[in-house]
Amino acid sequence: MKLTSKGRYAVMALVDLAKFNSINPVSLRDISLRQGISLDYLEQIFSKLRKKEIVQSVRGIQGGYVLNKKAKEIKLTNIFDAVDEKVKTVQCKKESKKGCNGRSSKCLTHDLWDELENHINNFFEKKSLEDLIKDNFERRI
Amino acid sequence: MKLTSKGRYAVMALVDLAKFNSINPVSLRDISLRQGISLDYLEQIFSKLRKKEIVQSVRGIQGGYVLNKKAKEIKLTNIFDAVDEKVKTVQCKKESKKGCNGRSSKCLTHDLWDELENHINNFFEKKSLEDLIKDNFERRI
DNA sequence: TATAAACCTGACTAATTTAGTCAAGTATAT
DNA sequence: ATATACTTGACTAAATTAGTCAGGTTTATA
Repeated sequence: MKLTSKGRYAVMALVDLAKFNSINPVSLRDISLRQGISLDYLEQIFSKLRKKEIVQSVRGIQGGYVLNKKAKEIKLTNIFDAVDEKVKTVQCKKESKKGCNGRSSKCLTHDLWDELENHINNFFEKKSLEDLIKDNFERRI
Repeated sequence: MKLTSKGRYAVMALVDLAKFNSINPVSLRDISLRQGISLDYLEQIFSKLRKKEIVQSVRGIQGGYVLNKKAKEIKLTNIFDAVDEKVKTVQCKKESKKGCNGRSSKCLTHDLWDELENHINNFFEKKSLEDLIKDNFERRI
């Protein structure tokens, strides 16, 4: 089980954005330089974040991105959802429902994966961008 | 983030094994048939489980595998560890330690991934094979 | 109004990982 | 003896990931 770097980058970039979020939008070029993430890759990521209304774009010179909600209202779960980073534990859900009704011997562990998914998603739902910035700030004191 | 099928199969196979664990060892052939997992693949998996002393092998006719500990003492974390299924969240640990000392701007989210790993591993450490069998049994009542 | 900064999009690709298969054994109960 | 079942290592096809690349469009400002 691993987290993909698309998800990690999305979170890193948003923390960076939130930190530098003032009146002016933050350009991807700046985030790219500060975080060491390829500009082209960031563009892919922010395209998805924009579609999910997590950020807003400002075009033209001096343009960039701004948060579209308060940092407190942006949860990890929203970010991961936007970039298609999701917890996949069990196959049988999509496949033949006949094979897996929760009682078949094929799914001895079905409930376990459900429980695991819930456990992880619970973590993502509680954690907001604001929490991350706060943690980051407190560590520096 | 996804769980690989090697990890899933390992857990499924061990639940199966634990259920049919009597005086006689359980052959991989039987598990293969009951759980629909390729025999060759199961062999790879059980080779690893044996090396970590989770199961014991019995060779020859009427051979197979038996649990090497009580189901209560086998935690998910042991199983996943044996088959190299692990939670990987952040890269910077292995790489240049210079780049990531917890204060560099590259690791704005370092603590987050640590926290996530702990959260998930905590789940794995609590859950034993016995829990899984019990859940499975109770659901059938 | 020319221009450069910065967003926007889709197609492409190399590297890695996964999920097995295959082949050639060895050990042992009957 | 021999069939059953464990044991090991090498190999491979498919999928996924982590980007790159090329070609746009928009707009502030000089």
